[in-house]
Order: sequence, then C-alpha cells, then structure tokens
Amino acid sequence: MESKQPNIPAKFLKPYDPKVTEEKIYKSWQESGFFNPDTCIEKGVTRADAPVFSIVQPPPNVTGTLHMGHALATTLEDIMTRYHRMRGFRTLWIPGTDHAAIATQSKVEGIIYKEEGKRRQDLGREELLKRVDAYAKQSHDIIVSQIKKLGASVDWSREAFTLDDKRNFAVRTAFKKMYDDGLIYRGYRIVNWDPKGQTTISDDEIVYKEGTGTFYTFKYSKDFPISIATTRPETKVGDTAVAVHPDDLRYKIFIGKEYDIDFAGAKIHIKIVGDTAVDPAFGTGAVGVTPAHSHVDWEIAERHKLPIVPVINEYARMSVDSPLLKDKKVAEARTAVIEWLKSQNLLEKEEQIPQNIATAERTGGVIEPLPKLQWFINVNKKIASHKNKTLKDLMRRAIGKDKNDVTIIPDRFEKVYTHWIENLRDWCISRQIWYGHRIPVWYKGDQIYCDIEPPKGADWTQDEDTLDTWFSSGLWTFSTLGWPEKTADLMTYHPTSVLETGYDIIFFWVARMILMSTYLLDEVPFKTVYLHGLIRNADGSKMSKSAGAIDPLSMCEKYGTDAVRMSLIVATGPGNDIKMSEDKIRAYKNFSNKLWNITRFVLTSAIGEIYDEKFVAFSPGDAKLVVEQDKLLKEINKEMEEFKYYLVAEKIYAYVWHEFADIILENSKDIFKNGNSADKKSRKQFLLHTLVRFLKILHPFVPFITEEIWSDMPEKNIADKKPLIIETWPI
RNA sequence: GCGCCCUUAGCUCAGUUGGUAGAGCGCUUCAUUUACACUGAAGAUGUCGCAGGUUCAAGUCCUGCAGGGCGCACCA
Repeated sequence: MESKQPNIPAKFLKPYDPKVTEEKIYKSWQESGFFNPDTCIEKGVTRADAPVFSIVQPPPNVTGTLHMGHALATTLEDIMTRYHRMRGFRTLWIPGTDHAAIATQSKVEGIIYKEEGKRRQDLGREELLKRVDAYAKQSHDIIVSQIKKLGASVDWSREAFTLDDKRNFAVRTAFKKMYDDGLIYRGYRIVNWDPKGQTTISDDEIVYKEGTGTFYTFKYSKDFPISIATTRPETKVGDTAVAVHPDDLRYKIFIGKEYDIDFAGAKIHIKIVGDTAVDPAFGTGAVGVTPAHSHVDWEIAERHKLPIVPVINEYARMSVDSPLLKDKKVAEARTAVIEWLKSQNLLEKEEQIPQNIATAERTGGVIEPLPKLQWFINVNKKIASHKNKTLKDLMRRAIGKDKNDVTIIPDRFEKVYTHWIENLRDWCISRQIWYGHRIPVWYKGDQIYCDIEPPKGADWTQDEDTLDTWFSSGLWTFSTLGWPEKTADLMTYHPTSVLETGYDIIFFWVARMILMSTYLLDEVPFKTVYLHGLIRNADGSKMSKSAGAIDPLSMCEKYGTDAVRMSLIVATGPGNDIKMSEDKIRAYKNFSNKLWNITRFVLTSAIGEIYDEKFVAFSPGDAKLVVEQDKLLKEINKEMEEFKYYLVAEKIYAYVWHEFADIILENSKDIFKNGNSADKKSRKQFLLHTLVRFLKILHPFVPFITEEIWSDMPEKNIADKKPLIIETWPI
C-alpha cells in the first residue's frame, strides 16, 4: 500500500516494535567498531589526546544466567559509558565473566550427583574439571548473548575471563610477589571448614542464620571447682583450659591450677587461666576453652600457650579417642555427652538461647571451625617496599577526600568499609576444590618452591589446593588491561574511572581490589565506586535468589530492552534497594511508543524543512521554550556528572511526555493551521531541534529506540549524520 | 553490643544548600479515530511514623521514641 506521507519512512506509521529492531541495531553497533576506543580514534570520532573514561564490568559468575541485578548493573554502566563516549572521552568498558570457583564447582557437582549419582572423587580431578569447563563455557555463551540483548556497549575485543591464561599469569605473578614479601604464608591455624563443600572458606563467605540453641551449664567432674556453660557440649572433650577474668573474685584463686579429668570417656587436661576476653557476667563467667574448634578460644590458647586438641574431623564427625563418642556425628555426640553428664549428675542447667548458626554461603553447610594447614594473606605485616605500611594501612588510606583517593557513592558506605577493615583478620586464600587457580607452590620432601613457573627437575609436586575466587577478582581492574605486562592499555586506562557494583560485595570484591591494586600497582583501582541497591520482589525478598523472580530477558522480549532499562533507572538512587514489578516496566514500554509517535508527528509536520543546527530566528514563543530547554539540559548535565541518573531519567521522561508531547505538540497544531509563515518555520525548526536534542540525551538510557529513530530520520533533515552512539552530547 | 538505612497518596517511590507536597501504577468522570488507545482532558486521595527542639519558616536540621530492614562483632 502506498504511504500517504511519502517523506516519512513507512515504519513510523506502525507502532514501535523492539523485537525487529534491537538485534539489528546491536549488530550495527558491533560492526561499526565504536565500542572499541581504538577504532573511535582511528575513525576520527575521538581525539587521541581526549580524556579517558574506563570501567570494568563486574564479571557475572558462570553459574547460570543473568538476573535483574545484572540488568540494573549493565544499564547503569552502559549509561555511564555511552554518556562519556558521546562527550568525546576515550571510553573503554571491558566485559568479562568470573569462574566463581566454589559456586560453579558445587553447582556442577550437584548436577552430576543428581543425574549420575557420582561424587567428585568418583570422577577424579581431570574429569571433574572437564565437566565444569564445559558447563562454564555454556553458561558463558548464554551470559554473553544476554549482555548483548541488554544493549551493553562493551568492547568485546578485550573480553576477559577470571580463569583464562592471561588472568592465570597475573594471578601467579601476584602470588609470587606477595609470597616473596612474606605477605602470603602457610600456617596451621583455625579456619572455617565447610563439611558439605569439603573446603575452607573465608570469613566473608559465612552467612549467619538465626536460630535457637540449648545452653548447657555443667561441671567437667564432681571435683572440678568451676561450672562452665556451652551450646556445644560435644566439643568439650577438646578443652584444654578454663578461662576466667583475671579480676573475677570468684575464680581468681584457681588461676594457674591444673586438673586431669575423665570426661565423657576421654581424658582431658584443664588449666585455669586468666584472660580479659572473658565476660564475667555471661554464663558462669568461666569459659571452657576449646582451641581447636573456636576462633576465640584459639586466640586465648595462643596467648597462654595452651595445647590444641582437635576432636572433630573434616566430615563433622568425632575424632576423639572415646568409646562413647568416636566417629559419631556432632549432633549425635552432643546428645551422648548430655546423657553422660546427666548420668554423672553434672548437668546443672539447660536453657534456650538465640543463636547464630554459621553456614557456608554457597553450599549451606554448617561451618565447623577446625585447625588446618592453609595459605593466608597477612594483613598486618609491615611491608618494606611500602614504607612499612600493612595491607590494612593501604586499604584504609585509599578511601577519602584526597584527589588520588577512592570516593564511594553513597558515601555512607565509606564508614562500612572502614569498619570492616578494623575487624579484618588474615585472609585464608586456599580452597580444597579443583576448579580455580592452582596455588603456584611445589613441594619435594621438606623443600618448598614458589614461582610463576614450575620448578625444573623431577619429583616436585604442586600444591593440591586452588585459590579463593576473590583472589583473581581482586586483580580484575588491571589483569584485564594486561598486567603484569606494562601494556598501553594499562598505562592509559588504569586507574579505572568508575567501579559500578552492588553494595553486597563491598567486602568480597571492592575491598580486595583496593588491597591488590594499592599493593601491586601502588595506585587505587578506581576513582569512584558507585554502589547500586539490590533488586527485591514486592515482599522485599531478594529477587536473585527466589523462585518468583522477574526474569530480565523475558521482560526484554515482552516490553523491549529500553523499557526494562528505564524501569530500572527511574527513581532508584544509589545504595537503595529496588522493588521491581512488571507494571513499572509496562509504563516505560508506553514511553517508547510515545517517543515513536512524537517522531512521526515531528517528521510529518516538518516535511520539506531542512534542519538547521544554527537556526536562531525563533518566534518569541519558541525562543522562550528554547531558554527553558537550555536550562533543563544544564540541570541534566550537572546531574549526569553527579551520577544522578535516576533524576535525569525522570526529568527527561516528564519533559518529553508532558511538556513536549502534551503541550508543545498540541499547541503546534494550532500554529501550523493558523500561524504566519515565520512562526511556522520557527516551530518546525524548534520541533526538529527538540527531537534531535532529546534523542541524544535519551540515548544512554534507551539506546535502541533512539538509534532506530535516528537511523531513519530523513537525511536532508540532519546535517553531518553519524550513528547516534558517537553523536555529540548537546550543550 | 557497635554502626547504618527506611518510615511521604491504595501500591512502588522522588523530593539536591529549610520556603506550607510530587511522579508512575491504580481509581473516578469525560473525550472516540486523534502523531499516539501502548491516547488525551479533568479529578479524588496525604495532620510527610510519633513526641519534643532550633527557626520568621521543618518532609527537609537537632534530640528522643516506635515499627521495619541491613551490616559488623559477639554467640564460652
């Protein structure tokens, strides 16, 4: 059928259809090469000496698919990236994925067990790794396609993976340097053991679950002078001391005395010690010290040189030499000890108290503190090459008001970060899993060898363990830029401009990146940290983990990516959680359609009018509108610089719909009908000016529809036509 | 125990140096082929958690309290 308006591309006569548009547009961006700053310089889009804007994508875990949180992060990062690219910066956004060691391995182990009934030991290291790699590859491919679907203008030519060869080299290099500086050490210390995952985990990987426990008060024996209280009677066969406050008048006279006791079928030796860590008001004011199975008790034991007696093994079963308890699971052993106490008339009191259960973040297993030989990063050692500062010092100093410091948005998280550093203990980095960066240490008899490459000669055996996944994530801002090579990328793009991520990984990741970068490169990894909130369901539960989660990709299919992006950005300030609903997404689908129809109206009205960028002969009424618009754009620019995208998106939305469409366009109908020719010309130019301007400033937020409209604006109406992605930001 | 955040229209949330309240969704009435029904016009709904204080003026600043949520530590 013939179009009634021959100068208007026919597509504007039908409603906007994101489905036929988005894939095509993304492909055209990719083929243009403008995601890559080098190409932008080569093609004269960006000046070679332009200021730099760089950002690394927080690498999604290759454990599955993207959720709404990823969609929010991707949108925010893409807004920053597109804005700076249009501003003329040398703009680089590096994509990548995270191998996520424990998370991925336990996921694949779960699948294998479910489908084949086999455990990791049944398959062996080689075979399991093959399976995990295959799964990771598949997951990676899905994630990449999803990131594209979301419109991310990332430079795919620089894509990285936390476990690829280059990143592995960076990891080995970092390990070696820290080892040589004495910051990485191997030690027999109490660690958080996850019996379910059969590995250690760091303090930050513990999730505390609220519950109630029974608090038992008892004596070890009839002759023992002091009662103690515990929620874990089964560990008491590992006690080597009773600690009391040194000033506690009730117990002072017993300090220094030692007792041999038969307890629940085991022989224990108890020394009474005085220690200020004991709270005289809690329980009986006396602590049964179990150095092998409690972090606090381990520290007491260190202070008093107490022996360490492990009584629980890696399978959470009793390893103590007592016929009553040996090989029992801890829960069974607890019952057995209570029975025994009752039979001996030693149990004095039972009461229910609230108790936090420590569980492993990834497997849900109940953590069993155990002493083990593991690798640690010493956060309190003075580093000669850093003016005798410790890693804690370096991390603390990186945040602040100084020009070279890291700024966190919102700033309240600076306090959270600082507080975390105060409580930080040595970081246990070795994991007893197979998927990950293998520790670059080799053993031969009692010799130890640590280097980037394996030792020459026979009979060296590499350490079986792998590294905490956050070790490699910590290097991410510079391992992606080629470190340890002194590459042009590293020189140009580091420190990165912004790190955009969720506030829930400020310790896991943000702090570890600051640690690694300040230590290895002597500079901060990024200048600004923008922390977004967590996406929640209507009831406030975490969307990423619940069954009824809204899937971002199916929302993109249904309403268009631009609608999903707008719904995530509007009215969601940094650090605040976001309750997501499908209604909100639908509202912004309507906005896309509005924009589409505005375009139709403007192009129809301005047929034959050539867009003149420098046009100034506006009618008094239009001149006033231009002034108002300039004022709005200046506000918007300020807010873009301040990362207030939620305000900008709302303002543009309100102006485009309720000012431009509802008032200006309506009012134009009258002008085109009754106005004189100068007024008509003025209004045509004003409409074109406004459309051009708002397509540009909307582009970072809704890149697909704006680029699509732009690509089919009649050529004669737009001077110097370039793709919108590299157009110049107005004002 | 230390610290943080939230509490504004039925729902989800804005409200940037203090100047007697806004958006989206929903609701009511009207318009019926209009650039757009993925629409337009008009409208209703709020002692801005509670109690004090500072100020000419407080949703906004200060103090206390209550409810909800979160982080860290403790959890013998």
